Amino acid sequence: MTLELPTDAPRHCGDCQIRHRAVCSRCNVDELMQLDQIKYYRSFEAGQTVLWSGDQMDFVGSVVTGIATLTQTMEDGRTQMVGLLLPSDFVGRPGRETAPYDVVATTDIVMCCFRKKPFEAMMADTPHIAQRLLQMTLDELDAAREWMLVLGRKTAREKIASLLSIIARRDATLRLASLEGQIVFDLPLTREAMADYLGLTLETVSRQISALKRDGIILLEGKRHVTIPDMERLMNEAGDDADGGMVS
Amino acid sequence: MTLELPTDAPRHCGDCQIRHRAVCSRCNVDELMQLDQIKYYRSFEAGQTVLWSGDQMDFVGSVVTGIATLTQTMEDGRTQMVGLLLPSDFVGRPGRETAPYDVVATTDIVMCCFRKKPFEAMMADTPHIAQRLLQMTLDELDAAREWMLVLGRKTAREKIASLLSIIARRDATLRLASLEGQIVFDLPLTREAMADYLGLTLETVSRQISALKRDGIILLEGKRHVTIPDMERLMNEAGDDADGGMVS
DNA sequence: TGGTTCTTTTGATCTGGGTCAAAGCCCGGT
DNA sequence: ACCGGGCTTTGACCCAGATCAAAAGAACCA
Repeated sequence: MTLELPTDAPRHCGDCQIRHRAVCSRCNVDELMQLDQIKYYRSFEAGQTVLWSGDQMDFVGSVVTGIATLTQTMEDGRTQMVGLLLPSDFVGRPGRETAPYDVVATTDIVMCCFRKKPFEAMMADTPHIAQRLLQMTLDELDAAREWMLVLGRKTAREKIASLLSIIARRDATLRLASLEGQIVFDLPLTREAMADYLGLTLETVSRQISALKRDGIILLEGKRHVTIPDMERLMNEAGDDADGGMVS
Repeated sequence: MTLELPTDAPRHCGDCQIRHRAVCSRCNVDELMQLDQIKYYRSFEAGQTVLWSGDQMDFVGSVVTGIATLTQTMEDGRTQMVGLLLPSDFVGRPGRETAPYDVVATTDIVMCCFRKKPFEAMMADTPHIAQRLLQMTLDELDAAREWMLVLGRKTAREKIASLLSIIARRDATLRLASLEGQIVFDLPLTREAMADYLGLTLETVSRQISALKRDGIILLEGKRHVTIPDMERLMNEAGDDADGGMVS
């Protein structure tokens, strides 16, 4: 399961093609890599579980290619996705021994891992990396809180619209084109994964996507290929009218 | 609005009576306080808004006494609580200029604040504080993710039971007694606030509390004073059977 | 090329929780 | 003691989304 990255795989830093969202700006991960022999790559197939809830978590790492999800599951099988990992996103919980949720590969993925002990020690030595990690974690916390509003208060249609605009906005690596406001991308998730993300059933997801298509908010080719002709209109459907928020 | 803390108020650190959950173990906030004239206290009345979404956020701080909530609101008035701040919890978003949500005092509160700029600069100088802050943020992230499972997948009854056990478990400062497994506390939230927490309506909250009372899961005196005769049973109702999680 | 399995769509029906409405309850003020 | 305004409870009704069921695509393999 631990293996060397094929030489033609995208490099993580420096002259890499991967967008780095957080840890790796200009480029802290490079520093990590200089330090060590503690870095290694792991790859997983689509559907494979990287980490079970409760597992020993002896590494931290970031996603190089592909998409993974964090999910929590109840004994009766109800599951809720609690995080979505795109390339450059971070996995791991410094300061906790076991994983609090499952990490599952949604597509084939490659992760760049670091053994945990050295990582944490090093964090003390290199405060700017700790700061950057803090930054990233705060971003994730903000995202989680937005998500909570979606889960707690939005209708099914608004939830779908929210998810689509999140993917369209955030996931630049998946975006294929963006001509005169049109946004085109392939959905990285099955209907079931979308349902797990949004706290819905897959049937409801399917119905609402059909409805958005019928109403011309989105265009679909096949099941996954999405075109958004008018981002404004989609965001309207999502219920978050672009409103900076004034002091009243 | 900025004022000196009355001299008989609980001290923040050292010989203080306040439980410190994160930043302040042995006791980093003391170091902050040594540095400066940048510390000051603010107090707010119950119901008062500390910070509006979109406001300039020129300070960070922790709650000394009382309870505050973080809430997000949609234009049509739907609101979702996204965080609950108990004494020692942290407010503020290093690295972001404006607040992403409202901070509202639920009870009268006193906050210990630090002007933001010096705080951030100092964080670079004192990496162990940055680490601790990271720790705390990661804890909050975990809590947010648990909360997402509650919001997305639990029934109204399970949601209420979850909230009650969270309060019972987490909030030691509110706990009045814990005799032979019995837990007694006063609810720090109105029915409406509970509804905002759980993504329900206040009517449903009321109904479910009545139902739990009828079924003997909880005892109520007045509207706020709760006794939990059997914590096991409550956690059962919450749907999270204490299950460490084994590798399968 | 046909079978097998997984994903997605669509339909029919049911139900948990929302909505609307009306009382109680409690506390504080006069 | 009375009144007024927040909370809270309870009831009646309704609907968005869950559940159950079936069939249509798509992908994969033999």
